[in-house]
Amino acid sequence: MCAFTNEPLGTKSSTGVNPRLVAIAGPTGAGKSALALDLAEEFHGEIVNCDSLQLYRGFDIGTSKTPPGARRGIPHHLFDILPASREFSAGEYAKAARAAIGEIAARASLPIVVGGSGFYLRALLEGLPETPERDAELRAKLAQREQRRPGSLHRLLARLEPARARRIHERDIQKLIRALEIRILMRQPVLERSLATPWRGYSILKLGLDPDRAPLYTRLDERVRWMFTSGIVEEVRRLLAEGATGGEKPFESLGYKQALAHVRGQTTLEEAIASTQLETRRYAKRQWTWFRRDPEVRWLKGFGGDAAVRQQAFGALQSFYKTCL
RNA sequence: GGACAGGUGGGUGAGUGGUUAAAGCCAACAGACUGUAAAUCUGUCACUCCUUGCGAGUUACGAAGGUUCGAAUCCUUCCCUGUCCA
Repeated sequence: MCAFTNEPLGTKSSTGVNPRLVAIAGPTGAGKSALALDLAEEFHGEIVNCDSLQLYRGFDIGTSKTPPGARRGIPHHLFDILPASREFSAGEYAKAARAAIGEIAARASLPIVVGGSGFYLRALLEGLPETPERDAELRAKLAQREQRRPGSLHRLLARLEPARARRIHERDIQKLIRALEIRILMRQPVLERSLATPWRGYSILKLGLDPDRAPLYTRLDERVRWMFTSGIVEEVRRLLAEGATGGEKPFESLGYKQALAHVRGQTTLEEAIASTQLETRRYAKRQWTWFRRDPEVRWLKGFGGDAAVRQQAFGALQSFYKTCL
């Protein structure tokens, strides 16, 4: 067994050879974490979370976070770094992830980015334009304007930035507000792409897990039922007891939303389970839609835990190492 | 056995003679997404064909008949379901 190292081969002065980075994408429940652990063991890797909810402390069962006891000694980064009350953004995530990846590569380990948050992954790997942070006051004003005159936000954006307006539906208020916020705060149109800050310096291999839909859905249904019989409700009670109001961001997520409603007596347990199962399936579909569009993803047919998939992934990594020499 | 109520597209549920291939909702399927992203939003949704058009044809509202220029809608019989009375 050869010892893989992420050290650029040759001397430091040799023509820049980039450190490598592996990303594992795919729908929820496809076995990304399992595959990541296997790859990390084999290729001396460290895992970097790219899941918008596993960032949160105390949200463990409903996010299917790998428990510390099951991490096989592999370092895990960007898990449990946020309290429930902390709002986050793709931009902040990218910054944090790049820092973590830099450190991992510096010690010649292989960063393995794992997660289903496509937008976060793109922010990390491709960069986001440099735009202003959110401005609560302005957002409130825009929201009010829309409420008073429905459709007005889209009309306004169409006037200020027609190209952008064409890509956002007039009813997608969330995105319209963000686009207008940027335009107003920057006082100039955001040029397509030109402001993105590309991330250079890494050779990237993107793997995508693509299990058959029916077995994935069966597995998701089982996983959701397991969550509800194994403590997500208690987890929510504990978070509330520790001071959470239930209005925090992660409480809007799959499973937690339903568990909260159940804790508050608004739904039965079975209703909560059924609703979570349904929405989880739809979420998986949206993830597929997102990742399928990425031509760089190298798809592996099956679950991350399948022996055949693991072999394919190993093979992909081996040739990745060779071609990057 | 009797009295009511009802049987509509994958589900639910409107429609009670013509602009109804049949509202709405749900599911399903497809998609968008430049800082809330497990979020937010959109499209399609009987079948076939083409000149892809607010196009043509076929099939469809339990079944079979009937009335009518025209029926998911009215009539008859039958089948089935629910509630109540025996």
